[in-house]
Amino acid sequence: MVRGRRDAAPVLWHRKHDHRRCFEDALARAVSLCRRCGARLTAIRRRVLEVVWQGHRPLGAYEILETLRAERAGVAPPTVYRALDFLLGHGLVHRIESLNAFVGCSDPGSSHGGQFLICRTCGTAAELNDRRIALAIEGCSSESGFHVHHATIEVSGLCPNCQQSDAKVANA
Amino acid sequence: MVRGRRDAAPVLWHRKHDHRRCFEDALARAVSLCRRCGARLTAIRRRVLEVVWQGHRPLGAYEILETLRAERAGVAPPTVYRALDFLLGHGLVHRIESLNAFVGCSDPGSSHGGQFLICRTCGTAAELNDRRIALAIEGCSSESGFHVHHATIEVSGLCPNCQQSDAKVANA
DNA sequence: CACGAATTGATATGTTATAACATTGCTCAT
DNA sequence: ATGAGCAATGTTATAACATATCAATTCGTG
Ligand SMILES: [Zn+2]
Ligand SMILES: [Zn+2]
Ligand SMILES: [Zn+2]
Ligand SMILES: [Zn+2]
Repeated sequence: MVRGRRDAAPVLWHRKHDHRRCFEDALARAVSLCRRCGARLTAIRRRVLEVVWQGHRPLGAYEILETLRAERAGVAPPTVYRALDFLLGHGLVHRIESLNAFVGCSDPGSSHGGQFLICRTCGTAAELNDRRIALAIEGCSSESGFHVHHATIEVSGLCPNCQQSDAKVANA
Repeated sequence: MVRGRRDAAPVLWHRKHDHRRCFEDALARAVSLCRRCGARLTAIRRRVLEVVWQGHRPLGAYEILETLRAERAGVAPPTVYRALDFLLGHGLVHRIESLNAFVGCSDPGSSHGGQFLICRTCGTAAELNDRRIALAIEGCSSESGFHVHHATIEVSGLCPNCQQSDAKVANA
C-alpha cells in the first residue's frame, strides 16, 4: 500500500481556506497529470473540472450543464456526462453516490478510496482517505471471504461551522 | 452503544443458506416489530417487503413495481415509493445509494448503520454492521470536528462464490 | 353511524443518465 | 496534399429513477 501523506486529516473546515489557491493548484495538478499519461484535457473537460472545483460542494450534472449553457449555446447532457466520465476515469473527480453529484478530487494520482464527510447543512464535502477506515473495511471484508474492488464511504453530518451555527440558533 | 450480536459477521455466502427460512423469519420480525410500535404493515407494504426479500439482491423501485403490476392492475410509482418510505422509516429495508435500489434489512430493530458488501458479478448484498468500521469512521470524523449523523458504506467487489467462478473461467 | 386521520389511487411532471447516430477535426501513411 | 481512421463532440430521443398534487377510499374511534 502506498504511504499516505494525508492521514493527518487536513480537513478543509479547520484552517482559513484560500480557495483561490486551492482551485488553481487543483487545475495545475490536473494538467500535469494528463500530460504525463497522454490524456487529452480538452477545453470542455477542463471547463467542467473548473466548474466542479468552484467550491467544495458536490454539483449535480445538470447544475454543471446550466453553467455551461450560460456560456455557450447548445450544450446537452451527454456533453457533461462524457466530460465527467473522462474526469472520473482519470481520478480527477469523485462521484458522491448519496447525492447523485460530483466533486473535485483533492488528491488525484494517489491511492484513491474516496471517503467523504458531507455536511447536511452547508453541503460541503471533505475528502478523507484515512488508512484506518480502509483497513477496517478490508479486514471485515476478507474475514467474510469478500474481495474488495471499491468502497463507497459517505458520511453525512454536521461540519464544525454548522455545529456552531446550530448552537447559536438554539441559544437565541 | 448497543451491544451488537452480529459482530462475528455471519455472512450469507459462507454457509448453505436456507432462504425460505430466512424470508419467513424476516417477515415475522417485521410483523412483530410493527405490532410493537403501532405501525400499520398494510397489504401493499407487506407485499413490497416480501418482494424485496425474495432474494438478497437489491431491487430497483421499478423492478418492484413490475412485480406488483403483474399481480394487480393500476399500480403506479408513488405506491411503491410510499411503501418503501414506510419500510425505510421503520428500519425494515435499506436503500443502496450506489445502485438506486433497495434491500431487506437483516437485523431490524437494532443499532443500524447499514454496511454492505455487494458482489459486482451476482449482485448479492450482505449486510455487515461491524463495530470496527463504525468506530473507525466515528474516530476520523470527530478528529476533524465533524458530527456524524449517518454513514453510507457500500463495498463493491467479488463474493466467495463468484471468485471461484472467475478462477474456473481463467483456468479453462 | 359519523368523524378525522391515514392510506391509496391516479395523473402529471421533475430529475438524473444513456442510447444512437451524425458531424467535426486531428493524425498519419500513402 | 489527400483521404482513411479515430477520438471527440453535437444532436435528438428516450430510459431510469423519483416526487408533487389532489381525489377517493379505508380504518379506527367515539
Ligand atoms: Zn478549496
Ligand atoms: Zn456545514
Ligand atoms: Zn436469505
Ligand atoms: Zn457474487
